[in-house]
Amino acid sequence: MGVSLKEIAEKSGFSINTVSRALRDEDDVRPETKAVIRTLAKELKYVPNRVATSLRLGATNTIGVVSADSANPFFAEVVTGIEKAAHAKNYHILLTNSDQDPARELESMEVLVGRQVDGLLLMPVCGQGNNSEYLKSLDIPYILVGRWLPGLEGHSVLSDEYEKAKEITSLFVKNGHRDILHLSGPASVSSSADRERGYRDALASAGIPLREELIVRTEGHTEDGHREINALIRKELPFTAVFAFNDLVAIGALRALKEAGFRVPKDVEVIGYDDLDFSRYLQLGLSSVSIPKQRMGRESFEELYRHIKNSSAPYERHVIESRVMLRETTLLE
Amino acid sequence: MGVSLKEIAEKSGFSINTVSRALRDEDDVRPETKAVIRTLAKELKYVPNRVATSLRLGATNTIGVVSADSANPFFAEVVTGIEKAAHAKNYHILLTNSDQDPARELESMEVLVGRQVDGLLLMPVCGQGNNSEYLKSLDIPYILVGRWLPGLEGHSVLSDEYEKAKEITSLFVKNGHRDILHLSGPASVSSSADRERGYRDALASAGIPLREELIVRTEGHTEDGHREINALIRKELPFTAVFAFNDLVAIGALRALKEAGFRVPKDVEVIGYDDLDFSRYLQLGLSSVSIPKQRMGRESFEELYRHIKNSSAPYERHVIESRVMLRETTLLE
DNA sequence: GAGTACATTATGAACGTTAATATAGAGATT
DNA sequence: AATCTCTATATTAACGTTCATAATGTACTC
Repeated sequence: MGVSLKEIAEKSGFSINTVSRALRDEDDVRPETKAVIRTLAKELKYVPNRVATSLRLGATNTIGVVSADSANPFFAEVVTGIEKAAHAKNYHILLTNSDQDPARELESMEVLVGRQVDGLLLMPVCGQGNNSEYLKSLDIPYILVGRWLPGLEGHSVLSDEYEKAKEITSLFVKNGHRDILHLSGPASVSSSADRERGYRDALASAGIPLREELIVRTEGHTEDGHREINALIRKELPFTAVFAFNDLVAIGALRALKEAGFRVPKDVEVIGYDDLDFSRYLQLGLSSVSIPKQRMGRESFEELYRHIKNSSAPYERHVIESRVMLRETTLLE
Repeated sequence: MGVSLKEIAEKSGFSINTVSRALRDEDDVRPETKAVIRTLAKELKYVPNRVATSLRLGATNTIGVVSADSANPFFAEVVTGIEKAAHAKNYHILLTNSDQDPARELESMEVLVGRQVDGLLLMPVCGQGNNSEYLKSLDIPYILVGRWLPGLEGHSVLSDEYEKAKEITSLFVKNGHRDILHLSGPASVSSSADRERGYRDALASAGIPLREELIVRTEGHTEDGHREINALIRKELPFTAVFAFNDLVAIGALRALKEAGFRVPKDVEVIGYDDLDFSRYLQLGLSSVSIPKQRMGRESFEELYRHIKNSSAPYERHVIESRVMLRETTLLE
């Protein structure tokens, strides 16, 4: 191993304790002593062993992050926001991915707990096989980022997805659309459910009968949007508007529409969700719902931090407002 | 804290050591004893404290990752590849961001070293103020991912950027282009330098005089591409082809070209770099150079792992072959 | 029936840090 | 001169593991 307090103690003639206190700048060490010790520490290139500190203090200054898929630009932004906020408070993140698999999610959490993280930030899988029971059994704080789980509503930092999904669907309706396609997201993700619910309720309140064949499930990837639109066009299922689960799916959909000769937004209007950084720069600026992604990451960390510092702090649901961004893939106003 | 070996030892009547050995399934513990201890451990919901293990063993099974910017889809993919490979070997990653700032990069490395990571994976800033001296002083292994530093060439896992940059520039030349714009990347990144060098050398070998005003620096963001193309158009600087540092910049460039009424690829051809997942799905499929991003992350980890397990293993530069993907934003063949 | 081999378990120390407590010495107070 | 206070430093123990070594007991050998 490297240089330890012990070595500095031996070389300086002071005790380990004095060295420790000197380096941490505690005030009952003589300035002259501090100077000697610090100089020596620098000479020896001493680096405090934070593993030992963690063991001793029972706190690691580390949080565990269980991302659904950190390759997805949406989560990448959220995780970056988390990292920045954590950094500012001298915390660090252990990053894992669940790939939307509840078993991997559980495994991740168990490993992170074994590594004594001070708290957990996760984008959990919901639906059957969800890990809410395990979460409830934890004795470290945890926050669900951009998602929620039944029974743990207070633990979430969310955006107003249901409302915005309903709003954009209603906008389509108001503009005369009746055959509105919803390219829905993964089944086990609360965002999918919320966005889909917004879609359904918007149609219901407009008195438009819901057609299940106009709700098509995707995994949230670009290729899914492309494939599903192709399939629908082949089936000659008519639709005049598309509400995609996210921007990636929307991009795939736009591509398929173009390949099939549809003009956007004249023949078909398309709206995405998440508003990725580059979405506004696409050839047709993509209409979308803008979620402040880094902010969501930051606020999630800050909420977690609050609970780390005060374990009796009550949990309460946070909602971050998102914004509908209408651009060139829609004619809406 | 939670349940410890000590508690299981007291409750079972065996010594801490026997409990430890039983739970690690060492072979000199009687099967009956193991059964008793395991049952008890499960009942008490014992979770081994990996911080203590790390301290004792002098290995954390953790690697530090210093990403340039994990919000960038390119790095997000690379980091995801790293995480997957690490996971497979029971390693975990502490993720930090340098934002291309050498000071933050150094700070990150120092913190990670203090946290006793078993190795370091980083996308370092090069140029002046680079941290190669610090790296050389480390006594843990480290690999530079997708970038290189002078004097540490052997530590890199790279793609063949110079060659591909030269190749695509040459393709432009062969197709009759003379005014080829290069939207270069950040100054302190070796990829920028390599790609730019490829561009310069391609022109040189074609005997086309280099015009410095056709090399425009960007930070690698979409908005940079957009802004710089706008500026050039306003300056009425003519160009017929654009080689962008990456796909994000290319997307911004394409947008600006479209806004100014240029038709791509007829009036101006555009090629990006990195080949992001969705690039082929853009309205105009983006020509680009495809780097196997997750694979680069994986191979970087595996190379690091090799050095963790064998500290005397020699370092040798790895090059991953990339592929030129010609799509609809170019007329090249 | 003493000695040996072996299987099983226990003891003690160590990893590097920090906190609680103890000690030594100087100066002030009576 | 004895006591008290205060400052500066030292000692000890602890966090939870794992390893090296010691100890115990049983079975087998001659």
